[in-house]
Amino acid sequence: MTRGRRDDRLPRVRSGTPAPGGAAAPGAVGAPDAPSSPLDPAALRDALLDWFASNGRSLPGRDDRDPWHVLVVEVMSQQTQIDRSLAAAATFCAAFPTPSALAAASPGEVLRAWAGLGYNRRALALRAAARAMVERHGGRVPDDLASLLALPGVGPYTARAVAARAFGATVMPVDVNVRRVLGRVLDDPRPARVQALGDLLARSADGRPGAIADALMDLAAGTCRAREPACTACPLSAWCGWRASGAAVAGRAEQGSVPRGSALPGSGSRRPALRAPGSPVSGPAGALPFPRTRRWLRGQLLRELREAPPGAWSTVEGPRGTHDHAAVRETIATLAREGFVELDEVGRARLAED
DNA sequence: AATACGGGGTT
DNA sequence: AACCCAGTATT
Repeated sequence: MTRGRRDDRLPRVRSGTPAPGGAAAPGAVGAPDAPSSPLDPAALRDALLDWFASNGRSLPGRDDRDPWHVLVVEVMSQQTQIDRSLAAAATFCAAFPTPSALAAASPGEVLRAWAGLGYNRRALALRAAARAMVERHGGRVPDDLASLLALPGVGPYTARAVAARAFGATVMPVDVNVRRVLGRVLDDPRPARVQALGDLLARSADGRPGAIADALMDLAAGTCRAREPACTACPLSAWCGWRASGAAVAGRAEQGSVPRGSALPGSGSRRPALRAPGSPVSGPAGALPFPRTRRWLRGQLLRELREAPPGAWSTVEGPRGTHDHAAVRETIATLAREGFVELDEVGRARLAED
């Protein structure tokens, strides 16, 4: 791994944190450690939706509630910016308007439609999910969490996103944004806590849990940013335990109280690299330059095969960049094993046709 | 708990 | 050039 470094994990913080409902006494004037408002879900929801009405981003396609469209957007948006996902999903769904249409397509066709999005295994997983929906759900996107979770490529986030956005289920899709905002409100990033508050908000959402999710995500994108959050502009500041704790103002203060890698710290959370100044970027213990990684090679080979005429066999001979012939053949074999590629008798390759 | 998995956009 | 991104599956 050389590129995506530092997915911020959420190590346990301290053990004794207040429950959501009891975070603070109403109007706790003399308590600098407590939010100035108790954590009433309905009040928090109203603040969120009011803010969203005038400050939410306008993202074409976001309000589409069609289950298939929602599923495609959510799978694409895994580790991919939402505006790009929405645009790509529109094109993709024009080519594959239903789960059945995608289920009937070859891996190669799907991979070509996926071009530019990265994480290509998501494309194969989505196709596999489409096949499962044809097989088990009459060609429809299932509407319950358990069935959604059973689909390939659908995890805790995506399952809840589809359930909430397409079917109005009162569950919160917790992504990096929701985790940050609600983790700060609670001053506690533990996933179970964040999920519980999220679900509480979803249940108070009066049939539109997706709107709450959108509000939280837009808030995270522009105001409750990872670094230097604009707390003075935040509709939730009255409820925010993290801000009340002083961490937001103190910035890098209390480094010891904030877990390494936590998504919670705001300004001042940047840490200098451990690497000594002047030492090579890729020392013995350092990351490889990206073009030297297997990841890069996979991307190159997949791009070559995607750009070849559909159905045509390609002779794939090394080297590619710093990767020798053996590495190239090994990677092609891996891609074949994983279902991206098929090989003929003489070792030529093409994107899989079935 | 760690690691693999992409590619494009932003700063 | 580093950092970020509506995560998931596998080890």
